[in-house]
Amino acid sequence: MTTLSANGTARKVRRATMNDVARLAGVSIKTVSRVVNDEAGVHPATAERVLAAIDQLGFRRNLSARNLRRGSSTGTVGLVLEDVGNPFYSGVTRAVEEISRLRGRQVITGSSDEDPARERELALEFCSRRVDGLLIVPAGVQHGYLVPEMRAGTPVVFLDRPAGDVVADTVLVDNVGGTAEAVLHLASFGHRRIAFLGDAPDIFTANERLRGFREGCARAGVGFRESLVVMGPHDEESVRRALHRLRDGADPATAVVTGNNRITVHALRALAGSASRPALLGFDDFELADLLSPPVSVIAHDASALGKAAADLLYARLDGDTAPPRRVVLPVRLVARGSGEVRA
Amino acid sequence: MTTLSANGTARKVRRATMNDVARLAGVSIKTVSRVVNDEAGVHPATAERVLAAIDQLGFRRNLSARNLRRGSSTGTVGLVLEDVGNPFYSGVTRAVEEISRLRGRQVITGSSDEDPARERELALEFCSRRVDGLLIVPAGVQHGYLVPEMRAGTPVVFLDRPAGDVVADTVLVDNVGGTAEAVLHLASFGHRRIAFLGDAPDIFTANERLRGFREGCARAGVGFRESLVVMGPHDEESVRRALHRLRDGADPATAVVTGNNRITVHALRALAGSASRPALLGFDDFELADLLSPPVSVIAHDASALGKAAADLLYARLDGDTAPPRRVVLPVRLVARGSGEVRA
DNA sequence: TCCTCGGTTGACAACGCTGTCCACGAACTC
DNA sequence: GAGTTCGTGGACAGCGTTGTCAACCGAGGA
Repeated sequence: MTTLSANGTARKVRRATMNDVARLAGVSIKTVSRVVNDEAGVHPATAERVLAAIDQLGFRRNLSARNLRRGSSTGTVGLVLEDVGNPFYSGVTRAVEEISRLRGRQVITGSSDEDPARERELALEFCSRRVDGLLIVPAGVQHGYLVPEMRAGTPVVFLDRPAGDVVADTVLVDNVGGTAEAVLHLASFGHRRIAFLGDAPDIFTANERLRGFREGCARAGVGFRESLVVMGPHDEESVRRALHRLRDGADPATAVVTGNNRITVHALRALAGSASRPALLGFDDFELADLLSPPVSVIAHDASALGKAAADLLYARLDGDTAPPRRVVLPVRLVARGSGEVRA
Repeated sequence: MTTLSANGTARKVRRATMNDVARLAGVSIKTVSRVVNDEAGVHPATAERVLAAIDQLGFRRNLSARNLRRGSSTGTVGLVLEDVGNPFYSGVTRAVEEISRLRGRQVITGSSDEDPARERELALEFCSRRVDGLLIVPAGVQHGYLVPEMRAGTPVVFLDRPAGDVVADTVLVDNVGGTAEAVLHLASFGHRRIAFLGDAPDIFTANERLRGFREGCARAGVGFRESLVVMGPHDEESVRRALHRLRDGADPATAVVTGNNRITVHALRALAGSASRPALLGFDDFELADLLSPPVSVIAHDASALGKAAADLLYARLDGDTAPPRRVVLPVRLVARGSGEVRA
């Protein structure tokens, strides 16, 4: 195996174009195009010469130019999410990538970090790149900026949260039903003072889950207590304080529903080593939940199912589906592992 | 807040071009270009008219055409990794995205799934898109296919594993040193029969870690026993079988080093509930390792540090750095949490 | 009055590629 | 032998944008 050096001599060389190849092979540029695109009607000997020239020059066709000329698909889709680094979203990304691969498309991703301005910036940047479609986990609630793009034929699918003010395909999970089920489950073990620890209420999912929590309390005949709801904490310290407050209040909670995987994990850290732990049931599943002690019960939903459903919707649009916008709600399931099955 | 409909009436409309804007605003196309690019020397009143037209038509400039014409950067970098869905790589992705954002570039990702052909396909596809640079977690060991690209001026940085047969910037973690340290650590607690459970040996990191394991055994004065090394298992069942074999053999291991986070997790599942657990020390940190019982000791290294280092190298090249290729080895650190600090 | 000059604007070519259309020679048919 | 077809190859335009260069206008100076 010989070691090839390339970087060492890497003064910037102009890339070979079809023209260069044509000149070297002694044919016209159109013939090169024919060879590169496997078009019929090129004499084998000619094709051979062209291929040799391509190889010698290290030619690789410029897809931008090709797509510009053909006015066709750029073969890319844009994915705007909250944070690629979050395991949940990286699962979504993987699923989108998977489906896109089957459709011969590349995925461009960007993280909005819950910043509506950043979301907009990313989405519009992707549009400037003429992505074939856009998958967005909304950070904001105003999406009017997408209307021109949608009108121009770029399909948009919203994931995990709905758009604020445009009608478009949307894939959600059953936030309300899942949280209500969590409450009913806890109540069935005798809990009457159940707390909810959720994300900031301006985040759609947080709000929906709160709604589900209320609904669950009502259906279980458990009084809904404002004092047992804390919305907003999202770092370890604030979660810890919230839990202390819930435990030490006049009306201490015997069970807690945590509103997403991050909060659940923070809560677990805060409770680690503590003697009297409340029953715990978290929204979102996470790796190793089954190996903790006690194993953590959760409302599980599938990141890759979410990504797949959204990508399927998008590609249906790209295939010409012109039905009215759909709203898909994916089911969740309660996974009882132990932490939520403690008697009050 | 009015609800805007867009999808419903989404028959495919041609996108507005600068020409359309120019016609509507009653100026030449070049003037539109000036406005769009914030060039000086346009009368405010004219600019106003142009902006109005842009707004009315929902015009957004076509970056492909722009880049083609300017022959400049496409504002993208390609990232080929093993699996975006793996939390480790999604951490890398996030870091790359972060740095790229500061440099005004978008990241295109693709998962190779350890398949060299797929890696090559992705990398070359990215080159056809004329990415400004390429970050690759190699799946294979042959990278000659990249030589023409590198010669054409596309910088390439390899992450996590080195390239097979080209000389290029590379960022690695200290696999050998870390694993050796793990062995020394276990030996310091009296262990003499230490096992190694690693990935398939044709994977660079697996092989390096095995090398570190040998080295650690030598330095600790612990005999290296072929029978205590198992390479290759990577699903839960095969890890379980390997552990059983190590425990029930003639020469049962009292301590195990696991070669990566997936294997560690499989091992934890396999050992869960088992009465006599060997001391365990895993390569790669993972979330919640501290909350398990016992908390899992690991050789930790930082996904985002890896991504950042690689991106920094890449952008240095894009800034014109022509120094000989560098090889950066990132340090690892042993995080003692309990599972590795059990006496033999 | 003529000329120059700065501020604005536009005509045109070209980036790398592909679709359209036409030319040319060889091998047919009648 | 003239006309026709087929196989092969090339000339040219144009995708949407920007760089170059020149034209135009009114103001100010000689």
